[in-house]
Amino acid sequence: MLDERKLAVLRAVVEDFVNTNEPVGSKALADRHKLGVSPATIRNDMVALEEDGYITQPHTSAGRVPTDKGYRLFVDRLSSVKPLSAAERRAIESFLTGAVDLDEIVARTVRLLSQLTRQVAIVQYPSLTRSSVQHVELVPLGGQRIMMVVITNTGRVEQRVIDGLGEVEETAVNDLRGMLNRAIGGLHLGDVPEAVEDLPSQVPTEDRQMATSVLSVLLESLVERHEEKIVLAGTANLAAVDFAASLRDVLEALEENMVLIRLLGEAKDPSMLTVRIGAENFHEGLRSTSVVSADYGVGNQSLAKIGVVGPTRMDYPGTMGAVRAVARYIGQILAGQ
Amino acid sequence: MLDERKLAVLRAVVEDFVNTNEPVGSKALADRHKLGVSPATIRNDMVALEEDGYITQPHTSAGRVPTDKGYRLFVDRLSSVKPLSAAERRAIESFLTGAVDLDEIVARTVRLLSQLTRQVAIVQYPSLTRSSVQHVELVPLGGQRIMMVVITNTGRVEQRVIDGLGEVEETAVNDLRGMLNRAIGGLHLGDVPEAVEDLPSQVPTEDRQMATSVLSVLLESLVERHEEKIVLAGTANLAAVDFAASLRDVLEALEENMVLIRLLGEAKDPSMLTVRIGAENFHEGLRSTSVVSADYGVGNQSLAKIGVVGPTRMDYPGTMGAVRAVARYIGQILAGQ
DNA sequence: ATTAGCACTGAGAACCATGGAGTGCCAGGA
DNA sequence: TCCTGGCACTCCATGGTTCTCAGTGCTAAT
Repeated sequence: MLDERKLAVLRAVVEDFVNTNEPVGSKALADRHKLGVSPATIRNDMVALEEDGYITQPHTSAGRVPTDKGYRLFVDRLSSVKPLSAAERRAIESFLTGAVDLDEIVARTVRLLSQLTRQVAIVQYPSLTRSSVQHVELVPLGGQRIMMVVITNTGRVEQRVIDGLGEVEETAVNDLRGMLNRAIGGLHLGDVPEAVEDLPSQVPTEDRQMATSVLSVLLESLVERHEEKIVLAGTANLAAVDFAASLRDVLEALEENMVLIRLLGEAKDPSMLTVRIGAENFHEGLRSTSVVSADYGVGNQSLAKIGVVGPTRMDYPGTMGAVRAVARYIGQILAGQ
Repeated sequence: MLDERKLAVLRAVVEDFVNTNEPVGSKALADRHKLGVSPATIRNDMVALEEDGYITQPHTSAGRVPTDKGYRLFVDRLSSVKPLSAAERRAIESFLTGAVDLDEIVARTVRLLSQLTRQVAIVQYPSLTRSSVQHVELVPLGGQRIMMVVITNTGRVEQRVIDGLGEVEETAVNDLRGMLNRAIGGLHLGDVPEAVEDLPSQVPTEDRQMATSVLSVLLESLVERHEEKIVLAGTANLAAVDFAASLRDVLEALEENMVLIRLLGEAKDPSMLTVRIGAENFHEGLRSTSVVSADYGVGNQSLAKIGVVGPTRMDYPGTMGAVRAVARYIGQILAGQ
């Protein structure tokens, strides 16, 4: 069905179209690539490729353009991830060293990735559900309120104000803090609910209401609240592209956190690259975009994802190389922290 | 120089141009507004307005368009802030209630503002420099490291990891924590440096290195680090506008945090509205945009700013109304927290 | 001071002709 | 059987021309 040469032609079509953004014809192909055959032969191959749905013509007397299916084949079988240049590697190093806290690591990473790929970069904060409790702090705010701060081993901090407790006793808060940390310090977040189950019964009755309030907020903030924090950068790069769907739709989609989360997809193993092309994205406004994403994490434990959004007409090998490199690097940084 | 009627004409030109996005001619003005004079008279007035630089013609046989100077006059003397409709007020209430922490308040505010104005909204986190220390927490991370968490009375949390301390003694950390909180708890951040100046001398010599490291990180994070956190939303609304400067330039400018900070400008009194029109913005890429900003805060203490960025051709009265209302409301929410 | 009338201007739409890149197909050659 | 040169055909993009029309500035009359 698809012999070697037809695949070579498809690869050439994709590469040229990505470069020039213009439908590519048989003559141009014969000139720019050494395929060893004449334009007429290439034309015949193109007809076959078109019949199989890998390429298409915008109109009769124009060159060919890859379809989503064509890009898919290209990514799966005709290209390999392109390693970063030495200069790019150095850029990563200098960009990410010297970040003081998690917020800054994430902020720098997303900018770095958008600059490397010249596209829109997405970075998800390390997931809470996979990390463990480093420390729980309870701070009386005066009046009837307490601020709870949970610190995880990935450096992430969750804060919450708990209100309407009745009068708050300093010593009671201290006791509760101690109990809490003994009960759940070092524990995986997923194991927290079970571990705190019978804590209230160990608290003096007069403080029990406070304890249950604190615990319910704790559980809510750590376990039930699965929405993840996400940042993106490089939207300016979209302006250069002319989308089939309107630019507005794309920007709108990118502002929806839920869309971004689904876009990055389910977590797998660190450094696994996922490519979703055109209509493979569920979202209307993203029909003419592709998403390259990867997990990052410490060791072989995946903490979250990063990704890049661009036109389907993108440099897949280069983008995949950048995403993979940055994912690995952020994993190292987090491990060292 | 500029009599009543000329001003009325200018107002009509601005309003019509904002509505239609097309140069407005004398006939159209006479039709749509009851100015009580004929098109010919309006033409004469327009010539005067053009000579004074308030309006201009894209080309000879076209209608008139307001200049930056024209918008400026319109904002200063010809329009008043438009109060929100009842429906909009209700929208604000329902949008902002139920936010659990500062991050969420800010995130919801910025989305609300962008939806109300259909433009790009900017919200600055409450400034650290004006708030006071609620509590300092030190958490030994094992090994040679400590995590420091500073909680302020505006609900903001700053975290930092301190490394390379030599072996960390649990009790020494506890002592230091106690001293720190006694020394600076409740203090204005600006007063912290002075208050901690002679703390190291009160620490046993064997822990003094740790104490100085912690203090230097504390000072750095609170006082020296003036860059503020900023979020924005509604960039999709820019796609609908056609900018003189390229859309790309605008998006690029909006991704620069430093630009945004300067854009919002110096803090004044809460609820003071500032409008910066076109070239009044220092930034190249923002020559064809206007910024409406306001302070928000608790009582008459300004904590930070919010703002809206849109084309110079914007609905100033409506935008100003929305910005002012949201600024007031976020102040109330923060006061209640 | 205002207005009706009028000639003038220039952008943009509509229309048309032309050039050229690219195609499909066929017949001849390895 | 596969490849290639040749050829007629297609249709988009380009550029020139014309036409329309909203809007102007000016002048003379009210």
